[in-house]
Amino acid sequence: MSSTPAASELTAHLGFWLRTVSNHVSHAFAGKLAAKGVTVAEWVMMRALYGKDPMPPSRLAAEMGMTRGAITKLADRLISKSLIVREASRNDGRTQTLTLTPQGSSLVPELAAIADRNDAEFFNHLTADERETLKRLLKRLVERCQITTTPIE
Amino acid sequence: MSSTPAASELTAHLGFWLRTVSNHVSHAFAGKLAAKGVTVAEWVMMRALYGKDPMPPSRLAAEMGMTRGAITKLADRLISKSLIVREASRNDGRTQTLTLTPQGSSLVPELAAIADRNDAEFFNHLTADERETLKRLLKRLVERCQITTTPIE
DNA sequence: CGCCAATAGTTTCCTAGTCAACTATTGGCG
DNA sequence: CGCCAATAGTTGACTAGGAAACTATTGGCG
Repeated sequence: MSSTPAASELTAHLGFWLRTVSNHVSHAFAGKLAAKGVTVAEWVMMRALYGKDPMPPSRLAAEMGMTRGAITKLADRLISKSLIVREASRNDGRTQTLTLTPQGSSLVPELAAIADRNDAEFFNHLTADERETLKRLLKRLVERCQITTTPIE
Repeated sequence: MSSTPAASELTAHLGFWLRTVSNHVSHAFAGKLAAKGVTVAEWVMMRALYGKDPMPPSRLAAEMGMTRGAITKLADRLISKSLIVREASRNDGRTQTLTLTPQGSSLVPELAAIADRNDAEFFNHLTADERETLKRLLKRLVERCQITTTPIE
């Protein structure tokens, strides 16, 4: 009779619900960004560079929670779209810096507006209070779990 | 002076915090599952099959929110690990069914225990009330946004 | 001064998805 | 009955990222 011993269901876990909603929101966001020919990771990198001094790839890797290898390829893609430029550092032959082109820079506010709209589309289904609560709980988890990196996927 | 017009920050969006926490939790879960030689997607498929009648791949594709192509490959992997079997349907030459092997079936409760522990590891940083609130808000979003699919990534 | 460890970035191989084209079977309708 | 659209599954080309090996430069210390 014990052919199927108890095993908690997928829906028993908060992680499941988090992933469900997160994937859905991110996927919708990706779709909207695609209209501008940009991926989520590209948006994150561009936003990280926006209004800042030229930045070495290694720093972006740390901030974005990606490997340096991934950053190399991501930067290659943005360069091929003329949205950023890669320059050798003057003082250190190992180091390079990435900077938004004027074109890239002018795209960032457009992308930010898309992000705003996407967020509203989903989270306006909650009241302002509920949104505040949700943000507070998530931020608390980030603190308590020492989550430091910007999420990409 | 207007070299950098306003653009909302990444952290302004609830979607950002959701993704941050979700990725972190899922990544940690993936690491724990790896000790059993299983990925998150494999766990989801195995849990979906557990204690159920043999199921066609197309049904799993719908439930798991993946393409049929991905299900084919995912099933191939589980078959090569002898955790599930693929059988032709008797009545319909197009259809097949997937079923857990005894070996796969006995693994599911172990994996479920890992999922329980992973969830506790992160969400026990919140009080029981807060966890309840978080789950309620996430479920509400799932309803309101007509999110239907099981998340994978 | 010269060597060696550390640092920065790139590259290669691998994994795991998507999308779209393809094959095979079926069921229904003229 | 026979054909054709719909359905089920597979496959191949492509994408994006991780891990680890690799190259190049640097800085420090004997």
